[in-house]
Amino acid sequence: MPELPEVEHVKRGLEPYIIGEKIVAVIFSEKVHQSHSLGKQAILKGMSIEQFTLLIIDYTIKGIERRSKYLLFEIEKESESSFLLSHLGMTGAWFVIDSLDGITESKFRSHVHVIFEFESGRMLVYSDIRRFGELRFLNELTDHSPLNGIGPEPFDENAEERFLAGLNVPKFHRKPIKEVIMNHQVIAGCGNIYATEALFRCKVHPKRSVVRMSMKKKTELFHHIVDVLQEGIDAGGSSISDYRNVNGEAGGMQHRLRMYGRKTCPACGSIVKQAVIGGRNSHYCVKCQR
DNA sequence: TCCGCGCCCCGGCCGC
DNA sequence: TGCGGCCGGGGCGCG
Repeated sequence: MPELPEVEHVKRGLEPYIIGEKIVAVIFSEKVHQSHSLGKQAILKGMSIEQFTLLIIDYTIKGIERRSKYLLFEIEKESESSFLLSHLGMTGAWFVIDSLDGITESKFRSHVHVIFEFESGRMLVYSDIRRFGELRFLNELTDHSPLNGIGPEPFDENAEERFLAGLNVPKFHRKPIKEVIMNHQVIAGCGNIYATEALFRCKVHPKRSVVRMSMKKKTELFHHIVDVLQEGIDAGGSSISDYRNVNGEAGGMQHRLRMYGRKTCPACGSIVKQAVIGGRNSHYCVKCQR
């Protein structure tokens, strides 16, 4: 599942291959066409396939950024710049290849849904097994409200201060800490896996309410979140489920997770407890996390 | 107006 | 080996 480290890795992987490439055509899969003809919007959101297909031609990719779990392709045509927003959902993956045979794993090759053809002959390909991902053309980033409320990026200079201020918002006071740190308004990009790990490392029970945490503990937690996200980036992301980088490779972080998906606690050997917190399946050790 | 809940989108994969 | 049911990020509708 792509969270911040995985999306950051995709961004870094794509960057050297796509900057300066000009889009000459785009092709959507039969499944995307079917979905749109039924009045749904699988993958391509906010406009029709026909509209997008005409609009995107002749745009040149100028850059790529990550914001929380969103990828933002900066594109330009006739000195007018726009954006292509991508969210990987649970199983989205981008590839830059010369032919579809370049996608070596059949489960990704058989779920290719968008192909951008470049003037150079290369292709930028989006594959998404479960089609939970999102692709959206934006004239301005402010046009898309989910982007506007995103909290601090964990590696921003003022992130700690803003994170602590976020926890201080009254509506969060009585909520379980896990639910709050997974809220992108409080901190960007921390999903179920990394929230679980940060709380385990910080020895904090995921159901602990925010008001029952000391300032010291909140600060400590912030640093654990940053550290575990950084470790995820360094390890190339975690390939729980279907994450793959631009070269089709799995990451290594799944082997470094100490609590997510575990049956026993690596610190004390207790049986790991599972519970739904804020609507998400959660793992924790009742002995180590208080 | 805000909140919480259930539902929906999907296909891989688990367990019977 | 076959098949029904579960899982999950995030948006949406409803009460």
